[in-house]
Parts: sequence; structure tokens; C-alpha cells
Amino acid sequence: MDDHPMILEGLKSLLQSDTTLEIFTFTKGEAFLDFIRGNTVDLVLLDIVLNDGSGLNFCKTIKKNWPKTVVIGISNQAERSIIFQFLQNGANGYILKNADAQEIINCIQDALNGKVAFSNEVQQIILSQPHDALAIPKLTKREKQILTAISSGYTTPQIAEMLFVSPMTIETHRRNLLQKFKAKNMIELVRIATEYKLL
Amino acid sequence: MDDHPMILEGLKSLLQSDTTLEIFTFTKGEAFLDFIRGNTVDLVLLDIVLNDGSGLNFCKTIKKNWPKTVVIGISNQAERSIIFQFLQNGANGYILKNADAQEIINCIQDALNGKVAFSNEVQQIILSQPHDALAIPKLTKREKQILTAISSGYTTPQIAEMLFVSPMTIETHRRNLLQKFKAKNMIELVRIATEYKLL
DNA sequence: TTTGTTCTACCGGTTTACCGTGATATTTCA
DNA sequence: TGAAATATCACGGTAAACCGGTAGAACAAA
Repeated sequence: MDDHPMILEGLKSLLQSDTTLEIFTFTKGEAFLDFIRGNTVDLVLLDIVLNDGSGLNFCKTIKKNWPKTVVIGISNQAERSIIFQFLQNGANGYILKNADAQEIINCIQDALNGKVAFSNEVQQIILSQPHDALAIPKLTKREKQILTAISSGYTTPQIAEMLFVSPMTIETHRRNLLQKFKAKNMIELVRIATEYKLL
Repeated sequence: MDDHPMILEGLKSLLQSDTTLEIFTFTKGEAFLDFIRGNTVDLVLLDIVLNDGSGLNFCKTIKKNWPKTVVIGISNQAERSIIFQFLQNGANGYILKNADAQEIINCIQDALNGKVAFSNEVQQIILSQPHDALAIPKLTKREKQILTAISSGYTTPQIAEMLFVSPMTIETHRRNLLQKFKAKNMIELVRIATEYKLL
């Protein structure tokens, strides 16, 4: 399933060489859900559009209701944090769109055989940095709220007024945020959070 | 030209219906440059990978040496600022990858007829906001250098030491940066710069 | 009910950021 | 070669950020 007609076409023509596969393509999540309710689906190639995070949630939905269905993410995004986010939602594999045909077919076969499948480049990314930045700091609602306000340029006293709490409280949250991200100051933190797609 | 085999396949199968077109595909810029030096190229569909900005430069190169060649950008990026950056480099049109087949074909025909061609969604994006954020602030080398350091969490005295200049100088640059972006403080500026893909 | 998490709040202190208003080199390019 | 643009440095002041430590109240889950 992909919302890009071009990519759908390309995938189809790549995969049609394998005659053991029966292929259906969808551009909308609802249409696919209708389909899977009435059919057995072995494998889903799911395009990850990260802007809104809908791909993540969709993966979670599929794995929750049809855990036997293999889900492989396809994306241009080559960021570590994104890949892990997707895997944490139950995905069976992750492929970058610049992978070549054979690579993609191999990954699909591996995934169908119960393995966790990555394209070569993804493999490298996963192995690149050790376990340091592996975990994305988890923010509470309040922290997200405050971080958003900070990233918009609001100062501590301003945010305190907006949220009807003491400036001291905001300061405490700030310090907790800096600690969680191991950032030197809010400027660095905002850059990191933006890279992690948290803002 | 695209570095995604899948997308290349898709485009080819979409465009092959039009028999008046002769189609070649390239995944590397050099290979294409070799080709265009020995052949007349009417139209180039150029994938914009914005991470490194190479697509932008490539467009500029083509239009500089072969101004008659029509260049259309293809991208997933739907951001205003990016589209304008590309058009400022001489592009004849801009298409999002989620455009459907007919839309793409129409754009190509329009572009070949001398029009500036946008896919529907791009059109909407261009018309969405008035001319306020149309211009991306232009930064000097020094300013980029300092902004990068700031976004990495370095303070004014630290940066001054790194660049062997007075802290006062760094402060001046900071104030110029804030003015150029009309930002309240550096935190907001870093967020804006990140959104504009300047960092 | 107890443990754990989150949200709240405070003190005292140092450092950094930001503002207004200047000025003088250095480089770039027409 | 001269006008722009860019880079450099400065004073004096206010506001905000950051640091270390502390701790009660609200809430949810075990």
C-alpha cells in the first residue's frame, strides 16, 4: 500500500516476476482494511509517511488485529530513530526505496520465512551507531506541551502565564527535559527533538 | 533521473503509454551528463533529494548549459520553501510523487509547451499562503557557521573561542540572525531554520 | 494500599542571552 | 576604484536561562 501511484507501479512491475505472489495495491488505509477483513493477507508493504505518523499507527493496527500478517515498511527516511520507532510498532522489516529489485525480493522472502528483514542500507544504519541514541526519550503530555511552547520562542514566564502555573514549575520541566535529552541547553534540545520528529 | 529503482520503474510504465516519447532513465548524475553532452534532451524529470541539496545544484547545472532542456522536479517534499528554492534554480515545473498518472502526463505536456507546470497539490501549496514567507533569509558563510554552532548547543563565549574572535562579534552576528528571521530568540530561530532545511 | 510517575513549587546563585546604539576594518563586486 | 555588503569590536543595562538541591500533592497502576 502506497499513496504514490508511481511507486505502486514500480513495485508491481518488480514483483510481478514472481508468479507465486498475488498482488493487490491500495492507496487508502480504509480500502485496505476492508480488504483484509474479508481475505487472508500474507504480507503488507507499507509506505511510511512520517509527517503525520499515520504509517506507524497503521502498522500497529494491522499487527494488533492480524498478527500473522507480515508488515514491511518502505520509506525514503533513513533515520535510525524512525526505523526503530517502526520496528517497535511490530513491523517485520524495513526497506529503503533506493534498494534495488533483488534486494527487495530477498527481503520479502526473508520476512515471509519469519525473519526480520532489512535492506542493505538499513542494515548498515542499524549497525552504525551503538546503543547510545537507540532510545528516544519519552516525554509526558506536559513536557511535550512545554517543549512545543519553548520551540515556538516563548520564555519561561510567558509559558507559566499560558498554563496558569508558577514559572518555577516551568523551570523544573525545562531541567527535566534537558536531562532526558542530555542536551546542553534548550537550543540544542529543540534541534534534537526536531530531528527525532518530536516537534 | 531518479535514484530509486522502484520509482523509475513506475514512471516508465506510466509514461510508456505515450509513444511519442523516447525514454531513458539514469540513477547517477554523471551518467546523465555524459548522455546529454551527446544527445538532445527535451525534458528531464529530476528527483529532488533535499538532504544534500544535490538535486538543486544539478538543476542549476542543466539549465545553465542546456537552457532549452525542460526540467521538472519530482519530490515527496511538499514544503513551500523547497518548491520555491527549486524554481529559483530555473526549474520549469514541480510535481509531487503522489500525483496520479494523468496529472503527471498533463504537467509534462504543459512544460514541453513552454508553460510552468505544477501538479494540483503543488498548485495549492503555492497559492496557500500569501507572499509573506516567500523569501528564505539568505545567510552568509559566517552566519551559517555560527548558526550551526549555536544549534549544536554552543554558547557565545564558546563559539568566540572556536573562531578566534571576540564574543562581542558573535553577539552581533546573533542579532543579525534574529533580525533576518524575525525570530524572538535563538530557540525559535533554530526551529525555523530546521524547517527551512538550512541546518 | 503502596509504589511509581507526573506535576507542582521553592531558594540562592552564576552564566548567558538579548536590546539599543554605536563604530571601524575587510571583502566583494559592479 | 568606489559603493555595498560583510565581518569585526565595544559599552551598559535588563531579562532570561541554567544549575544544584529539595519536596509536597495528584494520579494511576500494581
